[in-house]
Formats: sequence, C-alpha cells, structure tokens
Amino acid sequence: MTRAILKCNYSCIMTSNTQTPGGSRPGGRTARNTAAVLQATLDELGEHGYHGLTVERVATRSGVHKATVYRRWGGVDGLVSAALEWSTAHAWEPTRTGDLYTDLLRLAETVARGFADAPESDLSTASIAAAISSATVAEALRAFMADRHARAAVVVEEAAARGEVPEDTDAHEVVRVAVAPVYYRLFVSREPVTAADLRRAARTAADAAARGLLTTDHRTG
Amino acid sequence: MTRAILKCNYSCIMTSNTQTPGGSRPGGRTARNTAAVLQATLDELGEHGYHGLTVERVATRSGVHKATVYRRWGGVDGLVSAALEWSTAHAWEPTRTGDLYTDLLRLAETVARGFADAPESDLSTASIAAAISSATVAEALRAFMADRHARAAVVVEEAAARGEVPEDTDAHEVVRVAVAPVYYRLFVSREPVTAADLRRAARTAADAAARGLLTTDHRTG
DNA sequence: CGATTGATGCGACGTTCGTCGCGTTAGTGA
DNA sequence: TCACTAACGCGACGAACGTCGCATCAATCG
Repeated sequence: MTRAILKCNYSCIMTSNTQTPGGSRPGGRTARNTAAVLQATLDELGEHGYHGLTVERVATRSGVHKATVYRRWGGVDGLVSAALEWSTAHAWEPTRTGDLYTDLLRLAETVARGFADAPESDLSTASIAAAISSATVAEALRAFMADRHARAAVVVEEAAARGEVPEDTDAHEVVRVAVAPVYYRLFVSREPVTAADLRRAARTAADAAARGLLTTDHRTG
Repeated sequence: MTRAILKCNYSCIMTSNTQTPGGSRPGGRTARNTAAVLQATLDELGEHGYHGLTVERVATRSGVHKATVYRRWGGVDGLVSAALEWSTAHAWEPTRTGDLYTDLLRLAETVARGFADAPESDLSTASIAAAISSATVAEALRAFMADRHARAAVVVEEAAARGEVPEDTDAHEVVRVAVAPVYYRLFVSREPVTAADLRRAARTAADAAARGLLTTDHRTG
C-alpha cells in the first residue's frame, strides 16, 4: 500500500518539509536535514526493519548529528510518525476498472504485495509495530489509514452509481471486509496469503455488498 | 481471547513445565524457575506492556538471575514465545448458544474485550508486536492461532449440522470474516470498536455463510 | 552588509543491555 | 548415602543508548 513510497528519492521528500521545528525558521539547512533524516529512516527500515531501526544509525547515515535527531523527532517512534505523516500527503489512487470485484481484488493485492515482498521491511509494517507501543505513531497511522479509506471508497461509490450495489452501501465497510482478512492473515493468524485468498476476500466483500449485507442501516443487525 | 490466562496464578504454570532445557534434568529447581520467570513475564506485560518488557526486570521480579534468563530463553522474544506456547496448552472453548450469529458475536466480543480493557498490556498484543520482528514468536503465534481456529470452528460445524449454513461451508473462513475486521480496527485502521461494529461483523459473517458465499469451492471465485 | 538568535555540531557523561568465565548449588542415578 | 554434572548464581565487562552543556553555524531581518 505504501510500497511505492520507499522508491521515492531524496528530492521527493524535499518537497514536503512539514516537519520544520517551530515554524519560525524553515530555512534551507533545516529542510535539508529533514529530508536527509527521513530518507535515511526509510532506507534503514528497508534494510533492517523496524526492529533494527536505531536513531544512531539514522543519524550516521543522514550525516545529521545524533543529538539533533533526538531533539527534532524525539526518538525512533517520532521518525516513523514523521515518515508516515509525510506519506499521507503522497497522493494515492485506487485502480478503477468498472467492476467492484476487480477493484477490490486490486486493493487486496496491493496490500498483500506491499507486505509479501519485503516482510518487516516496510514503512507500513513498521507503523503497525510502532503504533502498538506509541500513541504518537498510533495517531499517525490512524490518520494515514483514514486517508487511504477515503480514497478507496470511490470504487464502492462508483459501483453504487452503476447499480452493482444498493445506494446506501457503507463504502468503508466494504473496503474493510475486503482487506481485513489479508491483514489478519499477515499479522494475526500468520497464515500464508495466496492469490486464491485474495480473490475470496474480494469476492466475499463484493457479493455481500451486492446482496445488501453492507448497507449503512444494516449496522444494528 | 487470552485474557483469562493472565489471571492464572503461580501453580497454574507450574503444571506445564514444557520449557525445561535439554530435557535431561527437568528437576524441581528448573521447573520452579520456569514458573517464576513466565509468571513474571505475564505480570510485567500486564504492567508495562511489550514495549516495557525487559529481561532485567523479569529476572529481578522472578528472583532468577539475568544470565539464566538469557541462557534459557535468549531474550524478550523468547519469553513471549514461551508464554504463548504455554497458553496454547491452556484449554479454551467457544461459547455455543445454538445460533451461529450469536456464537460469532461472542467470539468477536471476546477478541475486542481482551484488547479494549488493557491495550498493549496483553499477551496477545505483545505477541502480535513481537511476531513482526521475531520469527520465533511468529511461529508461536501461528501455532496459537491455529489452535484457537480449530476450536472455534466447532460453532460453524454445528450450524451446518443444524442446517443454518451449507454443508460445505469453510468454517475457518467464517471465523476469519467474523474476527478479522475487529483486529483490523484495533491494529491497522486504529478505529474505535463499538458494540455495533461487533454485531455487524458477526452478522456479515453469519449471513454470508448462510447464503453460501463462504463454501470451500467458492474459493476460486 | 551586519547583528540576532534559533538550530545545529560536538564531545562527554550516566545508564542500560547483553555476554562471558568461573565457582557453586542441587537434581540425578548408582 | 555419595559422586556426578547439568543448571544456576555471581560479578565484571564492552557496547550501545539517550541526555546534557556549551560552542558554532547560518537563516532571517533591519
């Protein structure tokens, strides 16, 4: 889901320096440091995962002094939060094929692929791990996922417009039903995620929506 | 889901000393140390969470020397693994009311309650966090969840026997659809989990199963 | 261009982590 | 009861972590 973000290079982060200190002096050096540190954070996550993410290594890699990193971001959790908040600004759009099932399948595939390729070496994985022990990261993750959910909801709304699903279908719930089993297998039950599993998850969500099981007033079932 | 385990006292662990070293000398002292250390691990998890779980504190609390804990369990991840493996032996049974929806609702409620009461202070939460960075814990968690799934499948099989759902319903998939959204909200999207959410998850799973959306051959959808 | 001052670089410090070698304790079996 | 030895207790050690005070740098503004 955030896979493409890791491919992002130096200049990519340069453009979104929302992490400037007080805001009183967003000068060139500060922005440069922010870019270098966040990029180093992503690189370190890609190489050693969240478990091996160290302020000292990030500082050395970025060329920014260790004390500065501690002052600006507070620690490892702050680094993950900042990287995650930045990625929220990164535009993302779901693929729209004109068929709800296919759209949901693409969504599930995106999730699975992002984690399957490099387990524990992804920003998303790091965020989930860090959010468990850090309220700051938890809030950043919540905001990130809310953004993704809002964007993904489009595929359901279009399906409703086409008449595939009832008008009062809960778009967010459809997305949840489609992707939740994937995350569940990855992080909770620790079962392998096959292509058939992804198809089943998407099929269940699409069929349930089509039959009116996921409408907004169905909530009090 | 593993909430009740934390209530377990000293003697409870004493009875399952599967963690003896080579097996050549499962004597009284070794078993006593195992019990003390695992109990201290659960206590520390309850007080400080996984993030604050330290070998040094566990050693001090249990009265066992730090070096011994490192030798026997290797570190924090080993402690979590051992605690989790032990809890697999702990018998657990799903509530059976004679109605699939209600049974699934109870299941979802158990999951939600286990995490809602004391976030990040549960063995399950610690396991999920630790499994991300530790292959050992990941395997222990997989085995634990496989056991829980096998036990929970009974409610679906009985529903099939009653004729509520088709004979070839995939029991495991029904359970996944029922609980996955709960875990998803808790750890991924970080949304609050309300009673209505639990009802909706259980209702969706039960209805989808009743309509034949979760049969074994539906997989290739 | 020069003064201001927020941000940074720097090095040192106390703390905690994880490991190691060695002497001792206490289950085990004769 | 007694020897054997696996497991343990103990203290010390190097390494890494996170923090601090102070000197320096550079972005901003007059």
